[in-house]
Amino acid sequence: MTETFTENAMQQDGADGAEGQEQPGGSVEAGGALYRRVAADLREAITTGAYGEAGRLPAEGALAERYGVSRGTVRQALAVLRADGLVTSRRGTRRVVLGNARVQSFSELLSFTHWARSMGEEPGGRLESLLRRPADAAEREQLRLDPGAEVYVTLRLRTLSDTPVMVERTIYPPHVGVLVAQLPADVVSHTEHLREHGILFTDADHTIDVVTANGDDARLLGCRRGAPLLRERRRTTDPTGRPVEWSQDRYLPGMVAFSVHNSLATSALSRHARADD
Amino acid sequence: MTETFTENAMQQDGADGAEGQEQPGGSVEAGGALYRRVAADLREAITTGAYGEAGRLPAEGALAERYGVSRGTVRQALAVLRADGLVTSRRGTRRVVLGNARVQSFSELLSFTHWARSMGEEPGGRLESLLRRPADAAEREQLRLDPGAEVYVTLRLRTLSDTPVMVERTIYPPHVGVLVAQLPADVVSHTEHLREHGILFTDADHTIDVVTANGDDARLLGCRRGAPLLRERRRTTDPTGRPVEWSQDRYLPGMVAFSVHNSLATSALSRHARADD
DNA sequence: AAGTGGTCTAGACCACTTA
DNA sequence: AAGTGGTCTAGACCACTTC
Repeated sequence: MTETFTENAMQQDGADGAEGQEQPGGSVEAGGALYRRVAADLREAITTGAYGEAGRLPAEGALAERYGVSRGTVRQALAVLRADGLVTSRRGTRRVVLGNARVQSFSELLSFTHWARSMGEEPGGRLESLLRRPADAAEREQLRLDPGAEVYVTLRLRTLSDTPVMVERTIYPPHVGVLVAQLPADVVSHTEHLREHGILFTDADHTIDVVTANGDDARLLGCRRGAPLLRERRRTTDPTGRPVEWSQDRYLPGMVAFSVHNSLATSALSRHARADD
Repeated sequence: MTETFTENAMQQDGADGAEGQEQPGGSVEAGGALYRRVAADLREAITTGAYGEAGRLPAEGALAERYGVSRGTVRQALAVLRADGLVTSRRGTRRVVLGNARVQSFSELLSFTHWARSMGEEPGGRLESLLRRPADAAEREQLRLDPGAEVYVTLRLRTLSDTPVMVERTIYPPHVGVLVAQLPADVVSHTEHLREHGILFTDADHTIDVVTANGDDARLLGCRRGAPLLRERRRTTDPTGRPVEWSQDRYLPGMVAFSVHNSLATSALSRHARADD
């Protein structure tokens, strides 16, 4: 194994038709693109320890020959692994295995339900309130709405195996909100339901800090008012760049942690002063 | 402007010699590489609003012609901006401006001193303790040390304009620790000093969660014992993949927030259950 | 001196969006 | 049907690391 692809011929790739919608980068690791299949194969080899703890990868040229692809395609595959923090890359020497990546797809990150299930936990949720009201200035800016536009506001409690974990407040723009408002109250995953209705999530900006529980938080999570909570705020946009949600999740301490990989080449993380509210 | 480069001829790039060490991706945005200069120019144009709030960028081919480079180079430049969350990218339509990126270099993120100065604040620090002792199992694994190896442990208070902000506990492997131990106690930036001694930081894994202040934290930060703190743990490696520090920063609430951009194409962020200690 | 990754080019075809 | 970004190829030269 890892000498060639486990199940694919790779040379001929004409017949690619019967694949459903196949979100690129979605749940299935082995995307249709050649470089994604190479990346998936290399990831498998690395995480199973085929190159050792801090071992060196074969040269790009050698990998190109092994997989029967051009060097450019190999480099595209390796760029994926580098961004995930799996391997280093520097001029002059072969790539070195950095660590065993935390594989977590974009959709797992946005959907509490999807994330919970990927861990083998049973996700639950209860819609506490849903209302429609005029957007304030901050909401109009975040969701890029015109003055006078309305937003849909939801408050939901999220549980893992019936244990309260997080309170989620989400602001939806009208075109998304109307879909949310139609949902039965017992639908577990809003995100997945929206996707079925053509609302796609492709980009998100996250901000993480600490806040204290207000009355609602305390009541729902079963903590004291004023108790510390880990907060993740997130603005998500669709493929056209249009904002589709502005959400604020508040986790009980000790239930979750957020991880980021970062390098000279790719730095998506930043630290800000004075968390504005 | 933005039609061609502001100060560079771009076609001839033979003489590139008198540039110092020039860390790639370091403080200077316009790196020596062609695609970095294109990226810097496009970033400038986007953040100054040349393409509007949610405007569309020119086609890749048009940009290639404008800058006098190949389409591949333009795509390399655009990949940088996409990773920063500045623009979208989907097949079939032109790229769309997503937002005004939070530009923060890798070195600003790792160095409290560098970060503070980039905000115009006056960073301060006080070394509370420095000791050498045998590494425990967790430390050996994180820093990839052999059994019996020793580590250097520092405890430092960090201030902005003399206001306590953060307590930093760092574990250094021997080859870095000996350098830290030689430093005068009043050196402001360990990170910058280490860089001058040939210790380079190129990759980091960050984990963010909430903890409660212990006795030392409370005394140094002036908060109550048990008060919530925002914690960032970080393992940093050098270009060869060797760990150079394992650090744990604890911030007073409200002083900082961490931000990450994320997309279907590039996802460096993940959420974990049960923050292990 | 040899090997390796970083950068750049030129051209090709395809999948998708929009009109 | 036209335009656009996504993917892939083949080849070239360079900067850097290692021996």
